[in-house]
Amino acid sequence: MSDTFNLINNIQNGCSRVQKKHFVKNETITTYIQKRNQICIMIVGTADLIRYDLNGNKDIVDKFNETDIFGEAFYPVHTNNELTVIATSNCDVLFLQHDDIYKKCKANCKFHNTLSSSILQLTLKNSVHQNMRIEVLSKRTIREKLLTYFSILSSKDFSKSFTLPFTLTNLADYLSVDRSAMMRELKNLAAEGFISKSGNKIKLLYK
Amino acid sequence: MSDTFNLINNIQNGCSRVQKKHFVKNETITTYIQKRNQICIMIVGTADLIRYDLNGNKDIVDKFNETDIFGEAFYPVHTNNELTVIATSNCDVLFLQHDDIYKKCKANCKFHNTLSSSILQLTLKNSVHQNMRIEVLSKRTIREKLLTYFSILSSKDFSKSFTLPFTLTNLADYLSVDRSAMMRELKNLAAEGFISKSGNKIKLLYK
DNA sequence: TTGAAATAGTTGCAATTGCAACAGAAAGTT
DNA sequence: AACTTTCTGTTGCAATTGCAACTATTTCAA
Repeated sequence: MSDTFNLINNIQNGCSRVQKKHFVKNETITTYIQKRNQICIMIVGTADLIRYDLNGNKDIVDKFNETDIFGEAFYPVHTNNELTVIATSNCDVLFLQHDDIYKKCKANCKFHNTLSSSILQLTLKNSVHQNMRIEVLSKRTIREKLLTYFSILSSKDFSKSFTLPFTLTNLADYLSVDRSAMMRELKNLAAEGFISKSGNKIKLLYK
Repeated sequence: MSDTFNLINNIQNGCSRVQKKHFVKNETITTYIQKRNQICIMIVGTADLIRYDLNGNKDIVDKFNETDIFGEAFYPVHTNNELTVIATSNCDVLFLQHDDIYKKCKANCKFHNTLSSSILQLTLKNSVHQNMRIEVLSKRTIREKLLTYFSILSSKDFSKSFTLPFTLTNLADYLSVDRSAMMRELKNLAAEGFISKSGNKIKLLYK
């Protein structure tokens, strides 16, 4: 964690090519419309990646926190829908072009030497997170999705008890299931003695 | 595509830290058991990432092709299940440790200068692919999963007609749905005039 | 070439899920 | 403090899905 913090400090001591911008809550940070190899790093704050589909429905595709790396460079080019990153709190965000990473501004610029290393580490962290999400989403029932996600949170916290990093409404979005069906399944899991739940604190009761 | 090929050629002219190994079909390439920051790059051949769950059921978690980057560095540490990469054809694979990328073997080693750039590009490509998969998996019905996946394949090929890169059995795995239910839905989509299908060639008939 | 294995295709039925439509609680705003 | 919005919790019902159990076809290997 402090490791990532150091990375970001290094990045911030950067050269002119990298811009840091501030956003207030509800401002648009960036859109993923055309290919331009944009990479963004969240320094402070939180944001949502939103899709408006053809019917105008809003859909939260991803959520970003401090030290998260995002941007259109990570997304397939896509017709039919527009992706927008909206600040959900006041934010500081770094912007860079993929190419900037390797075009050094001057020989042995300390910034550039650490930048590529930092970006790779953040990208790997991102990849680990994506694979976790794929594992959860690829379960076929709501019950399995919940238990898989809970088991990951539990091993992250080294504890059978943990607090969900979401509201229950957002958890349903994250798992891509109907909220009411998820609530029903949470109730069933509690009734059958697999978990206990109070608000968004969960305790695993098995094994 | 030839871009990626160049990257890999650069990597192959590498220094002693990076090993290239050959595997025959059905051999185990690596396992994701403990954290050791291993990164692998598929030079030639194909492989499956397999999970054996507690009941001993085999589950194809991911499929790797030429220029794909994989390894335990991309995966969350996980109790309960063991991930194994098995060659599905004869393979050449590069192995490196994450740390090797930045510990230079000698000053200005040409290999090390291109390595980090190459790895980042491969990792970004991987990330784009993962996000595409998340988008598909997060659709709630089999119909939407199929149409989303087809639309992505269609825009990749710049054509309403394309060949699935899978058998239909593997497609069902990839979409994480029951195979027979998927077949039923494919039949419905054809009956309702959304697609036409012959073997694993699909043609989109709408818009 | 012939048998075995993998893949494709089909269907009935039961279980799960999404949807719609609520009411109450909590949080945020003016 | 009053109002609005978001979140939680619940239920009936219809639609979708998974499961089981087949047969037919294709692919592969001995």
